[in-house]
Amino acid sequence: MADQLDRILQQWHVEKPELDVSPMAVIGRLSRAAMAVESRLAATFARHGLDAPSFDVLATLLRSGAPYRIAPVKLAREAMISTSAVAQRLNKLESRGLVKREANPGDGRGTLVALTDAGRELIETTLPDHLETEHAIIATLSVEEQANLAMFLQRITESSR
Amino acid sequence: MADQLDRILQQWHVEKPELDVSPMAVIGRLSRAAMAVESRLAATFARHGLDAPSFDVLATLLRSGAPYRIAPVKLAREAMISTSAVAQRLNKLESRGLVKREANPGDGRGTLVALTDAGRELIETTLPDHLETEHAIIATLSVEEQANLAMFLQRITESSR
DNA sequence: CTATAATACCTAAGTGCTTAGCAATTGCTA
DNA sequence: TAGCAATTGCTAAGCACTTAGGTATTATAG
Repeated sequence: MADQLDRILQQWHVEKPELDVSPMAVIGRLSRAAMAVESRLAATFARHGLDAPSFDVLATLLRSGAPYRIAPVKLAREAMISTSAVAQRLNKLESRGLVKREANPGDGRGTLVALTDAGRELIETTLPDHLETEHAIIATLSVEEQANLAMFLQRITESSR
Repeated sequence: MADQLDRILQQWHVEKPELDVSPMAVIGRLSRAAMAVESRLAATFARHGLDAPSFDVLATLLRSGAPYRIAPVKLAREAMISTSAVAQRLNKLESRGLVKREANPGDGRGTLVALTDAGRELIETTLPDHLETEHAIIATLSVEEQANLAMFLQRITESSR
């Protein structure tokens, strides 16, 4: 089952036989797998009128539990993006009425992002569909293989720092 | 070794105990691993005055072998991006003198992208450094684990279509 | 207590991607 | 062979991210 990566490795072998390009077999496939999964997930989000960044914010608020309020800076750390990117995500969500910015009683600098009823409803209905999509993607692996994959990815992440 | 994903899964378990969120353990870590690797690779590219998109084009030209000429539409298919994105990558590279656009003698519509001497030199010196970085990232896994990881990722990619 | 440093949040500008749409050429078909 | 469809490659506009930089508030050091 030769895939595109196999052909690329073969090309390198011909052109640069003295180089060890074996790391590309792993890292190239990592990048392609992430892209493929991302685009598959995007289709599910789109069916519910969402995109990945918006889903991410709403899901983070939901899993934080009642009263469904989080400081923007914490959203940035959770999503590993800049606080500026969070502000722009919130502008979009707030204009749709899915979240609301409130003053943070405990810190005059900050605000609290609150999930509105509409936002709560949307994420509650989107989430099961999203999980079904994710399940369909990884069902190609046994539970044990999934556990191994998760562990390998965790170690790769660690060693990339 | 609890990581961020473990904490996220725990939150879901508390807030939505009826949902099976186990797919997130794999797909969440896939996304994070790809991000971590990408940013590590970017540092190497930056040391050579490149970024990932530019490196990608130059490396594709190099591994295609002499005479180092490829049609833009083929670059798009290799990189899995739009032909529009290719045109923009080429604008940037051509303005730096790293590639050159030539008429395609076999097809009046198209052009051929040619690696210049400067482009050839730059990619030849960057590539070994890049491979060293990739090697350092995956050295945390045994050769057998790397093979398993690559296979798992290939299957995930397949089942995401 | 006051001055300075750190933090929180935002907008502005720049980057690279996407889709839409255009012009030119090539391929197919009736 | 004439005409329509597909292909190639480009720019324009929109999107989400980044860094830079500004303002306001809180924390800390002397």
